[in-house]
Amino acid sequence: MQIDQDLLYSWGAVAKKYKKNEVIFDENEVANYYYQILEGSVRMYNSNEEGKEFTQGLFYIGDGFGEPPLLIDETYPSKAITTEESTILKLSKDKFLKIIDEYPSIQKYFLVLFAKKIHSKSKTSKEIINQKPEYRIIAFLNSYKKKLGNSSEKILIPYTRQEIANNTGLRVETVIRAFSKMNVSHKVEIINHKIFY
Amino acid sequence: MQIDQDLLYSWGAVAKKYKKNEVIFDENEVANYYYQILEGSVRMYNSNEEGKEFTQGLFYIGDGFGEPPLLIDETYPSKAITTEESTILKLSKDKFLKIIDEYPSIQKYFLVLFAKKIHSKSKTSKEIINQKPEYRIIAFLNSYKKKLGNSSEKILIPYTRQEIANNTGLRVETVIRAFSKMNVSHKVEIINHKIFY
DNA sequence: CGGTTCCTTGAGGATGATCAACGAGGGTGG
DNA sequence: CCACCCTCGTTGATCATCCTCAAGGAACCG
Repeated sequence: MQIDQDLLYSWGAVAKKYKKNEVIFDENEVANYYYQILEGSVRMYNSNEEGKEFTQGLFYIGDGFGEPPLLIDETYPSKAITTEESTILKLSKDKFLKIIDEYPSIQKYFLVLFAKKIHSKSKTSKEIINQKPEYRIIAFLNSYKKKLGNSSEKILIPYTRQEIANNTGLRVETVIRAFSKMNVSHKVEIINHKIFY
Repeated sequence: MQIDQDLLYSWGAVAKKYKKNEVIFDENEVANYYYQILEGSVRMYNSNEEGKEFTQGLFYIGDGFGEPPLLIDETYPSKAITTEESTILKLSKDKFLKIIDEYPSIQKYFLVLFAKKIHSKSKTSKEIINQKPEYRIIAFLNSYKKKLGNSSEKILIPYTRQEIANNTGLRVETVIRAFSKMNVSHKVEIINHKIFY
């Protein structure tokens, strides 16, 4: 699920190494490159004056990110940073647009990918409006579980409470208190601080 | 900015009349048709148990809507109703997918359209997280003004306070009180209950 | 003129945000 | 091996703010 690496290289893409927490692009920056992760992971997010953050997307090996602005001459709506040491392929905007135009299967791939993004963003806003913290958190957990695809069994949630807060627009303390309640009501299981859902 | 009507008809699209406030499709329904508005307007929204609503999108003459789920075999994330008497073209899912595949220019059109939707949804969630009512409202007003494209002059906002509330995830009273303050601080002008921004 | 729909205001309450403080665990360098 | 410093999780108290509920007024339309 990505553009073939050799193809990217043949069009002039360059791999670049990033340290942990390095900024790849900033909010309101003009979009000039297509990015695809070779190694590591990336977080796109917004933050406001009070330091509250909202995660717009998390990307892992093989994922591309930051494409939409390339197609519409817009600036990035969010900031992107690495969450660990990473290697990322960079391809210039005009080459990316040419690839899109020359390879129908790739264009189709992005069309489907975008459809998924729209769908998931719609669901996210829907849940966030539904303000009750517990709803928001469960929606986040569900979307994580859905991405994994499998199982109705309880799984370990690999996020810190702060990360969950950033994904749901809540504060850490609120997330912690919500989890305590959800533990009592058996909606999640907390074993040694680890969350199972 | 739409699929040519004659083309749609030639592929078997059918025009259907809807009364005001008629449901076109409901949340979680399986997506079977592509819709394009010939006349009237449509609102997509979610509502929760307490009756609070959140508008996901407003669509007018010429706009298509409800496409993303068609491409990814998903159900609709929101409900769609007409906001006035409307005539809407309906084309079956498989025909729509064939059109996408057979006309590269149409596929490209949707790719760009989707990119815009992703961009605007990203901006929306960003503003909503930023919870201050005033921020959310101004973000909504800005996005409306941007759609019109023109002018830095003050324009009349053609939405009721309830509609603005539904678009921002706030309550009517909160919207009203926020506008009062914004009136005092000259961020908007309110003349005879009408809002100018 | 009567009936909607929309707007407005006040009072009170619920709840998430804030602020402050602390404990536990892991890793690092001396 | 120990001291120190991170990051992460936790708890309690207080606060600010938006929501709720209730009621009434204004505007518009047939």
